[in-house]
Amino acid sequence: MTLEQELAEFPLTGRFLYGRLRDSLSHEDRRLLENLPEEIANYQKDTRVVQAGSACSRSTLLVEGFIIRGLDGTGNRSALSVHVPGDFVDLHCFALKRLDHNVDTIGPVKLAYVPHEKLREVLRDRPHLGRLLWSSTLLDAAMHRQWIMKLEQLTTPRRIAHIFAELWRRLEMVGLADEDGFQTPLTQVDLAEMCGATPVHANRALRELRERELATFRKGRVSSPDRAGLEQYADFAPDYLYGEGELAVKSELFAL
Amino acid sequence: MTLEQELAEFPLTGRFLYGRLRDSLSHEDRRLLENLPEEIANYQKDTRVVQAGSACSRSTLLVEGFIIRGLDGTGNRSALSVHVPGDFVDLHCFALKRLDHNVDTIGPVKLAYVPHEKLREVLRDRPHLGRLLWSSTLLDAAMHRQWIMKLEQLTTPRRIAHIFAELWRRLEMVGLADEDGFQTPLTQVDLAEMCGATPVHANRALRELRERELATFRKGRVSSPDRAGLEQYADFAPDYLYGEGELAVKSELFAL
DNA sequence: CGAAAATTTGACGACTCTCAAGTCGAGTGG
DNA sequence: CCACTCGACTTGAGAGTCGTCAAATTTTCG
Repeated sequence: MTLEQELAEFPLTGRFLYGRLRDSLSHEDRRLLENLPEEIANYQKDTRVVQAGSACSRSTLLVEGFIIRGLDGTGNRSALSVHVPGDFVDLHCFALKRLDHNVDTIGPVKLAYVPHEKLREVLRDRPHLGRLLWSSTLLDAAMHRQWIMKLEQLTTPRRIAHIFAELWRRLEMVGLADEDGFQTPLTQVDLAEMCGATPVHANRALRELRERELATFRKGRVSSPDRAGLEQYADFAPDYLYGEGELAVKSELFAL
Repeated sequence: MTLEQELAEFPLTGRFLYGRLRDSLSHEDRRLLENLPEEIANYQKDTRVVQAGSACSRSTLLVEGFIIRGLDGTGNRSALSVHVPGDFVDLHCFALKRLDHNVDTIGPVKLAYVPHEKLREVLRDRPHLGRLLWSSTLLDAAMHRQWIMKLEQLTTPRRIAHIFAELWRRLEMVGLADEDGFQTPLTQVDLAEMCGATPVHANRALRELRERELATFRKGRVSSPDRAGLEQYADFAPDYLYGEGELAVKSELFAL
């Protein structure tokens, strides 16, 4: 099914793993998934949706907008991951009593809350769908690992290039990118928090990308005249997103 | 059961989640878990056990010794995580066709290989044990997130202090630490790779820790005269290890 | 328009890297 | 036993990356 068809029938969950493992879901499972949310919520930008350490009895599916998972330090926030529509933001808190980080919006956001009670039913009655949920948390961990590598090996301009390259690909998979870039409510401060850098330095890094003609960042939009160059500069290899390359996701797990 | 009793009965898997979720396992499940490995293997130090990108049909349980998951960069390696006895090192490759990183030994190691075929049986027949396995991959992700925060916020001396503090706690949970420190085959080069720093700088960072009288690193042994001071210096809060504090693991998931 | 937020730039100091050299310890062969 | 070797560790000097502080400019939005 095309993304348009998918979203027409499953407006809340149509982007979940679209372009990846979603293909393995039966129509019945997709229907079931779409009916999991108990509540829809809209938030403005810079709102804390979940507080670190708070107990949680439901998980958050991101329907529209962008979200950052982060931790408050002394003065500055540190960003752990960024999420795009279709991501199951805090699915792991289903298994872990409390969340070890905050969930903050960056821009207007539409969320769907899935009660853990219903997830338990899914695990019990729909093993295939349950395994898909597990896989999505593993994809999250794979992105964490890439982020670690990025922080260990790259300078700030390259880190930002990597963030742009990754977001571009991820948004593309859920139909939210276009030919020469993508829209995002990220600010330079957010980028700095993701890089472990100061806003001042993030700004200079962006200038570097601009001068190299690899990417521009203006008015909530990332544009690049040279996507291949951007990805090469960032040492970006999209395998870890498990899209449809060499590292495609194993069908074995779902062959039960 | 004490750790000694556990290891007497389950020599391969007795440390798996010991001091954490292991309590929730029935004796029968522990028995089953112990019988999962198809093969035991011993390796010398600095051996590549799994190559990034290679297909895998079994997962690796670390029985004795230390392992690093990492990626080869241009010239230098970048370390993503370190593992201690009892860790299911690459359980996630059960669900993802290929591994996105290498698995390298650092010192002599004893491994137990669990074929994915048997894991599929567990998922089918032992949902409780299956969920425990899922949880262990989520704990891994939680450690990744803490590592990201550490890289974004701390200087190299504090990063190393954080590594020491975390390893100390993790080894303690599986009975491999003592009053004033722990043994480890880690070298200064390994520490540097974990910090995203050069070996030279890691060395100076260790001197800093020594001069502050927070920790010493000699002859494969980490010692500290002031554990509380070390943890405070590293801004280390062990909640994310989900040991037995405020963030204890939810029993809900296991209440099916 | 005016206020607030976001972005941009400069100067200086701190942290970290690179290159180079030197020390220490465990094992090896004479 | 001693000289030798190798790997791990240690130290110094200069350069590059990044942070801090301060201020100016631009954009957003009521």
